Amino acid sequence: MRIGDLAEKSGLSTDTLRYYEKIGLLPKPLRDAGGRRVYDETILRWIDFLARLKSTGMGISKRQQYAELRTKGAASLKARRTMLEEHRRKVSEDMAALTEMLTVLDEKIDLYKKMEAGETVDPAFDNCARTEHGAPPGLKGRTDDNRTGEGSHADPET
Amino acid sequence: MRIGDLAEKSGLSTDTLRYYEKIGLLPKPLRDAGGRRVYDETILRWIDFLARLKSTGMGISKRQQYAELRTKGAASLKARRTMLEEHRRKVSEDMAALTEMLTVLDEKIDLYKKMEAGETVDPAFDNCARTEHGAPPGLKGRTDDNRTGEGSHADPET
DNA sequence: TTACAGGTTGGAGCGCACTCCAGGTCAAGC
DNA sequence: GCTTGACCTGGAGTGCGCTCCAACCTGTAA
Repeated sequence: MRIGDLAEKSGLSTDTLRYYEKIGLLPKPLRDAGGRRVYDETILRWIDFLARLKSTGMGISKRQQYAELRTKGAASLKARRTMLEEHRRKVSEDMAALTEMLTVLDEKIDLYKKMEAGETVDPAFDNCARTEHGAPPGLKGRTDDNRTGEGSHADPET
Repeated sequence: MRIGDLAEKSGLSTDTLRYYEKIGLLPKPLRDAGGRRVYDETILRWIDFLARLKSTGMGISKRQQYAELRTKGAASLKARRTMLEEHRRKVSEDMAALTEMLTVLDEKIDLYKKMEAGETVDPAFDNCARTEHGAPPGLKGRTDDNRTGEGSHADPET
């Protein structure tokens, strides 16, 4: 398997594959007689896991760290597990934030629908600044000023 | 409220606040006699929502788009709602990916624990490359070569 | 044998999202 | 009056994560 094939199978560009190799995310592959990289199918498993780490918010430097540990074989099992456990915590925190955002969006979309329908909506119901449980401190539900008629009155982003 | 106070309350740096203003994420605030920015508390609601959009994966250019719509008042309600609905889809997709990653991590962490305990584990149970439902096509569970004794045999990342 | 697709290297360039800095202004307190 | 600290502007610099490029090499097929 040459780099072009791997690019196709992995979804990464050849440039990216070489870049990942350069920064140590991918192990240096064997070369054929002409000096071209030759890959084993198994590299796809690793690339896939790397992609998953990336898409769930692990940056390059952490992935580099993990990749370096990986090259050390069984001696690094514990260290790798620790990194994975840490990442697990991060992922589950991110999920909580996303869950909350879904609620915020749903409420906001609903508010917009009502406003589009011409209903007068109390801006106190606007959720754009709410924190985990209710509105942040120091903010009143109503803005009270600039309620000078159509246009800005009851805008969900005021 | 001056920019320093807002920085403290919002958690953004004064540089970032000015930067956000420059690129249109934040409306141009009033100035005092000395030319210094003066903010209304209500800006915090907007900053908070922007932060939420950002932390749930909306990039600057989309946020700029949204912010620009916001300046157009009621006329842009529908367009804004459309953007929010689109973002909602993205967020819920991201959540699905995170959920899946949690499973992958849990299985992998478990595998590591077993290996640390010295158990011989069949690499077929390794999940690092699995797709939505099972292992990707074209990959055997076992690698078969380089099983030359301790160290690389049954490594979860081979 | 010559065209051509696909590979090699090193290094430059880019878009995002800030972050920092120089050199200046302004207002309050001593 | 003078210092101090917060603020101002424009612009340069940074780190991440690629992406592109020039110049060259290799193997195959017409």
